[in-house]
Amino acid sequence: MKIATFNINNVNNRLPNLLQWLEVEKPDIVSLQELKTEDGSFPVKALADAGYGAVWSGERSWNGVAILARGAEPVVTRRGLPGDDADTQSRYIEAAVKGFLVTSIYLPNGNPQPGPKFTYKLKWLERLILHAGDLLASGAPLVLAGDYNVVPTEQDIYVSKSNSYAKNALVQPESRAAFRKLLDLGFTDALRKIHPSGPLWTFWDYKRRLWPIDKGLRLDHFLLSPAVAKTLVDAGVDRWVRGEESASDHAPAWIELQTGKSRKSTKRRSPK
DNA sequence: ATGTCGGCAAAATGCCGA
Repeated sequence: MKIATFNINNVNNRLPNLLQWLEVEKPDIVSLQELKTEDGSFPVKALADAGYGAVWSGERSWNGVAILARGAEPVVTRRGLPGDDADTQSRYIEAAVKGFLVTSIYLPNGNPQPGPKFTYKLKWLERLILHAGDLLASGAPLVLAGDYNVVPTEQDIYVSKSNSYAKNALVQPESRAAFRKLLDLGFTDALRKIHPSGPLWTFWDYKRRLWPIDKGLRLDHFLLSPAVAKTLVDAGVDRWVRGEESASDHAPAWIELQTGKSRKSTKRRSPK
């Protein structure tokens, strides 16, 4: 069972990139962020033709989240993060799919920092901590996937002398503390579980032309509830996607979970 | 300090968000 999260940065402009990646990597479940399209313009037919059912929450021009499932239709369990009825931005969708409760999270960027956008980000993180706690208490098998817009630790950002990210909302101690608090509820950071140290970039800034020199950040994360974490067998980043023509500034991150089905296939190894 | 991109309103340029 391969589950991926991908900030597509405009699902219609980058539909060819998305379809090519789905065709090559064939993830079973996909969490998408930054659709940048209204509900009516979501490419539901193109995705169905590619073999994927979808649920989504769109928004004009900005934000927007979706969950895709290969050969299945996700069942929406929640749209929008609870805790603020005045928050109308499409940044959260949650669905039951293939035996998991999966999210697509597009956490607020929070820049410029300090300012109202950073305040909104921190409040959003607090709301997420509360809701994630409720989800854990429910006992559901959780895969909290998305673009968290948080660089969890210093090893999750490239080393630079100028330190041009010093004031950025993505690396602030408050952002990191909230992410830590989320993990401390009992979640496993899947990518770091598999790759405990070293670069694991999922984002390379257009601005500083950081892709060609491979200076990136780790912003896209999977938080797994304990029972799901026990089934984690592999994780990685589909870096090749970032090098394509008209690429998003993010690459897809993915996890592989051992299910009954895949256990059988791994047992079918040839003898030594 | 800047960079790149794209969307948007409202004019083909500048502002804003990431």
